[in-house]
Amino acid sequence: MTKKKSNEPSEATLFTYFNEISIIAQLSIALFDRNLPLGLNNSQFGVLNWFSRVDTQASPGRLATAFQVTPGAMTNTLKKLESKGLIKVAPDELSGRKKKVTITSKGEKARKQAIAASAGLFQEFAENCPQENIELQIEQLQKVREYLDQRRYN
Amino acid sequence: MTKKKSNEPSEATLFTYFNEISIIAQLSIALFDRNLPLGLNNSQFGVLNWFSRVDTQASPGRLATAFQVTPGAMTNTLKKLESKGLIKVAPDELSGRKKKVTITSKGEKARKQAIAASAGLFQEFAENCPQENIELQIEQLQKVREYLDQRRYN
DNA sequence: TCCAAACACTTTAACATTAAACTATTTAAT
DNA sequence: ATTAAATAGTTTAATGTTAAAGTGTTTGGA
Repeated sequence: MTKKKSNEPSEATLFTYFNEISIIAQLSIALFDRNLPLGLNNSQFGVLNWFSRVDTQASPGRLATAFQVTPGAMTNTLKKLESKGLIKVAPDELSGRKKKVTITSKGEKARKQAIAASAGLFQEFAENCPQENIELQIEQLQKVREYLDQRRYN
Repeated sequence: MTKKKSNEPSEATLFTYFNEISIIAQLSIALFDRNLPLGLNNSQFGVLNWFSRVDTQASPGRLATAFQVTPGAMTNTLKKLESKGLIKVAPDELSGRKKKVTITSKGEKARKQAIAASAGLFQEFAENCPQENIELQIEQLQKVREYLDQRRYN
């Protein structure tokens, strides 16, 4: 039995909360996307960056799950990256169903270039829109993200 | 001349910040979208809801600007809504270039139905992912959103 | 008054994404 | 050992989006 707490935020408040988040996401992704070099889009950069944040190799399915897109979407993204020579897609020697995706040195260079290209944006933001307690904000956002993420699998 | 403050958040911190926001946006929109009734999608609901938040009528261009989509995208969204009888699109009597979009009573009913359909989601969130200071969080997010929004026009 | 530019909207082509069908491989129950 | 079910990935059709071209209207300067 769940019991209603008296000071839970109202539906309207939560609607506003998620609405603000969605608009920020849309604007910031658009900005970031426009600054990406080498014809990369946000999805493609995301995959390249994943290899420096999480692991040195992955199956297409693992990446699709990580980015919460359909397997078909990941197939498409990986094809684009492969055709640019930024990743290598090889058969998985342990399973004929899987594939093994790795980043190439060209891909690593592209990733660094992309990050360098957006450095100015972040600096500009830091200077013009100073945030109090950004670390705390991140912690709060992480809780929300983790909740929504685990909720998908219930 | 802008002067670098010592405790500005690092590029990496800001990257994380916007990344968390983007993931939350993606997950929450997907959730909300799936719960919308009447074959409405998020864009279509957004337009219906706009009429209750902002004004009782609008031109397609005003809506496109409000939602930060291209005019072509808004043409498409409005067509869908009109074919469902949820909005009325009429010529603007003051200008032959413009059109006047209004919500119909059927559209108003659909809007309420959509909100009712997602009430459970927000309640569930409130119960299972309690947030400290959500009002403060919203204020902080609004500052970021407003900054990014005005930045587009510089 | 005329007409070039600006404006409001629509259309088109390209592309990213999804859901669902499909192919091929692996697992596991009998 | 067989084989049905599960799994991994790809393909296809439909949809929503963008950028850019196109249509028609209005504005404003010569």
